[in-house]
Amino acid sequence: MDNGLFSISEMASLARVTRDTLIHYDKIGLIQPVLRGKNNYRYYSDKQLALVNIVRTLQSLGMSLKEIDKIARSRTPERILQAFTEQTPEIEKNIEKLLKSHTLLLTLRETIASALSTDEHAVELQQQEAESIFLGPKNDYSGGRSINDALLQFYKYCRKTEDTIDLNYSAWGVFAGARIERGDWQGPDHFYFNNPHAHDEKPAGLYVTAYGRGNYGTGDKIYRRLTRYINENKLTICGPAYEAYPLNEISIQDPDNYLIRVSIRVKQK
Amino acid sequence: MDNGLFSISEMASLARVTRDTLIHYDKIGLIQPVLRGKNNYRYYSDKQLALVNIVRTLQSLGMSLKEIDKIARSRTPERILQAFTEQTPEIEKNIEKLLKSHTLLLTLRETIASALSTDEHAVELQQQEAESIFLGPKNDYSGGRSINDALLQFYKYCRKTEDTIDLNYSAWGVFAGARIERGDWQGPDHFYFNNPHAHDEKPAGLYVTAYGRGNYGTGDKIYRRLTRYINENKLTICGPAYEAYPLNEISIQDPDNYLIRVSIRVKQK
DNA sequence: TTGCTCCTCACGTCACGTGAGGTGGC
DNA sequence: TTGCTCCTCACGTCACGTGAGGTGGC
Repeated sequence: MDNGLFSISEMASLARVTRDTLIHYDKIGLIQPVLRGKNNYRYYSDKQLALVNIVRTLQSLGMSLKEIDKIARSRTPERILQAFTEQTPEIEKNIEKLLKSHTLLLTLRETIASALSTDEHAVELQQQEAESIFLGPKNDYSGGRSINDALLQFYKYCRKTEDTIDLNYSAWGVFAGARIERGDWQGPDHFYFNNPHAHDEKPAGLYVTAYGRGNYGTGDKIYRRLTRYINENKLTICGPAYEAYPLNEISIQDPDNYLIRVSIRVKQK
Repeated sequence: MDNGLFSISEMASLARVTRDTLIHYDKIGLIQPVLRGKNNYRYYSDKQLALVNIVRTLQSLGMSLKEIDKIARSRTPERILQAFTEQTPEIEKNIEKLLKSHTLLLTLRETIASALSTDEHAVELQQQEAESIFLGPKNDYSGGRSINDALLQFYKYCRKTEDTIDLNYSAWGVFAGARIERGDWQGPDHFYFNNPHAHDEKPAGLYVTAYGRGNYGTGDKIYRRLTRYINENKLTICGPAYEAYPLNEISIQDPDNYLIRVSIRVKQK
């Protein structure tokens, strides 16, 4: 329009929102056109374009239209300054969360991709780099407590610290090396998750690794294969065993078909 | 429960969602409890805890429950890998957007805060640092085109490049210095926004600055004050005038009460 | 009995989206 | 008349949230 006003579609296009959105804002009284034409057309001013933009920004920070409306109605520089200041930690939290989801996604992609390209029947002896892991407390099996009990304790432990940690479910349990030598691989000493933001560590070193298929806690065959390999190759266990599930409930439907990977830290005799 | 299953409230607490959310997921068939007790209680497994977590992650990336359900139902490592790979640019775009909203908020806060602490009646002569601005094309007033027409052109120009630029509405127009000397300050030569991500520049240098109150384009008095100050202090205009509105429709309701700030680049004679 | 957790069912809500049917200026 | 943009109104949708009224084990 030549008086500097925009039709609803012009406005929608300039503000990059839909017509319906503008009609909705009009209905709830948040942003009403400065003018209604004699044919009842809505006409918006350039100022309202700026308003639509901050409304959208505040919405993307999680504010409801009702809250935004309240602020907009009584806006003074002081109040806007206060509102914006209050919103700042909010947006920073959101950014944090998204960044963590991002690394989670990348980590899961890597885990699955590398699982898909491994030979599940081989036993590998290789130098591995250190990995950040989130390590649970020492599991308590006293008084007849089951693995399930321990797992629940682990989850509760996670929940406490989870505000800073986004979990990755491919990892599972750690066993002390001495237990593997005894052939005792029921009930891990700790549960753990691998997570680039966590502060514990799976140390760098020489590891033997083998794979198998099955549900959680059914890695017996793999441990036997590994023990045989270790003996045949004159190796000594010199650290814990890490039992992980690179293909688990996240990517596989049949629980008896998860991919199990066990790595035991060793050295040459 | 001792069989390793969680009640709905345990599950909700561990997964940091509400009971209602889990009931909703059950109803739509997305995550149904592995077991219903004889009293019809819902019981969830540890695997479903991991599922709730990725569902939440994918939701936060903008996927609908229907899409997530589709993926979850037919999940194989290959498909999950593909889905995650497809979601990665999505989340990166979201992060970009949030980061821009963040700087927008901070910039607006700074603009308002410094506007609140200025003496509106003073004329200031000071060295200013360079600022990133988003500069519109040369305005076209030929053939009787109005300021409104030019403004609309500017908005359209913004929209074209806006996918990378989040606008900040405190800035407004630029006038060539020669026009100020002629007393011609109607209709800026360019419109502009200040924006830390933009690629144009308001150069560093010596500026005289004065303030006033009024709607867009009503800064006449300020220009007269500035011209008088420049003459009285033996200064020469040696660059453009920047007309900005640090307190505008975003923080002020009455359009005739916006805070206008005009800065003109000068040098000592 | 009290307190606690669980259930279903119907309805509400928030921010729009989707037609269906109609208007008004070139 | 055709095409275009605009309108209202009713209803739908998505992801839950909110009671209301009832169950079942310590």
